[in-house]
Amino acid sequence: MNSSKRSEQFPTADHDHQTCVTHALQEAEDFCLQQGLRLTELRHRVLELIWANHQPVGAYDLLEQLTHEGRKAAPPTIYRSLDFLLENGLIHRITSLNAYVGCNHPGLNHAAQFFICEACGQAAELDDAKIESVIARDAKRLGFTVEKRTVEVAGICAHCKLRPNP
Amino acid sequence: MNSSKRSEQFPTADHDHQTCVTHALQEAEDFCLQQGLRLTELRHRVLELIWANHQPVGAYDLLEQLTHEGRKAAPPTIYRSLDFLLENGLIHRITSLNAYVGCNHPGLNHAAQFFICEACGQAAELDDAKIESVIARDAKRLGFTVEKRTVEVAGICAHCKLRPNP
DNA sequence: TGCTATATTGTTATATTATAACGTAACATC
DNA sequence: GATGTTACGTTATAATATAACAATATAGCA
Ligand SMILES: [Zn+2]
Ligand SMILES: [Zn+2]
Ligand SMILES: [Zn+2]
Ligand SMILES: [Zn+2]
Repeated sequence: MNSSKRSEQFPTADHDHQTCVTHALQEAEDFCLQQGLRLTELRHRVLELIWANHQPVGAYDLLEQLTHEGRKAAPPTIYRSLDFLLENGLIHRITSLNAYVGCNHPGLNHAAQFFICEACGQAAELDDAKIESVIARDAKRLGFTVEKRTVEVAGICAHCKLRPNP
Repeated sequence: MNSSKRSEQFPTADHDHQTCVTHALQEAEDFCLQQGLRLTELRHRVLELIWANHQPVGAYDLLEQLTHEGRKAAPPTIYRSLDFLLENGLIHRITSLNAYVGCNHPGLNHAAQFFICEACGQAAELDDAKIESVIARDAKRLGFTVEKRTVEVAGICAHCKLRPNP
């Protein structure tokens, strides 16, 4: 399985789920070590849960998963970890879903675009330079300084078009 | 003042605010008459408030403005009107702000992009066909059927770059 | 006109997402 | 080990949005 290729499309139902998670966690550990960031046990576990869900997942869903495994956790517990992971580019927030998803290219300070399937809940992360350049051109015309981009496309993925009820 | 031109950029501080509102309301009334839609007094007033605010405004802000003018209103009051206005393309929802703004091209079923100033709160609505076509191309490559697009760019507008404290 | 179906609004309660405030524990550095 | 800093625990609350049902207004028709 080619992970970097997979990241540019919707995952198939038969792909090796656990390998994705393991790989992402390993990348995060390496990245944090390199950057001198403290990927504490809690942050590590939250990131692992996000990847294990394997699709955008809400903060309170994560919170419930934490408490179900015996950990004392309240909303700030989860939001602090999410903030850390967001700030350091290990996850993305999907604004239109109020949900969080693992980043496929951690470390790079990149602008991502998301294609979100309304049937199966999966999201594909793209990094299309063309979209960026068109936005940059519009911004230039407006005299606008870009800080943050949100590009989220909702619809139906190829797998779900074939399979009416995923 | 050329309204259709204004809509493609950030409004200047000295433009005729009231004319914007009046014009937008007139357009909405015409549109609803044409379409057989009931722009009730409440819906009309909510749309007027949105335009009068002249920048993306939250549901509870609108609710407070309604109650301050003596009307009995609860959250559903405002959300129902917002739903009506959204469904019929008279306003847009800015996902990244949880806020609502008048549409500059009501009637057209168009995909809008928003450039949002983090300093003054103003938002410019664009309808850039290039962005649409790039998204469409990506979608085609993914085999993805697009239902809804969210393109929101946050940053600093040209006016605020000149004037540090608006 | 009055009757009836439908659409709209009122009202109360609650769900969902996120943050404030403050105390405690862990960690790092000296 | 003392001290400053970072992370976490805990309680309360803010901000956004919807569910459910009752009352009212409107539209279309008898
Ligand atoms: Zn990413
Ligand atoms: Zn799908
Ligand atoms: Zn519009
Ligand atoms: Zn501005």
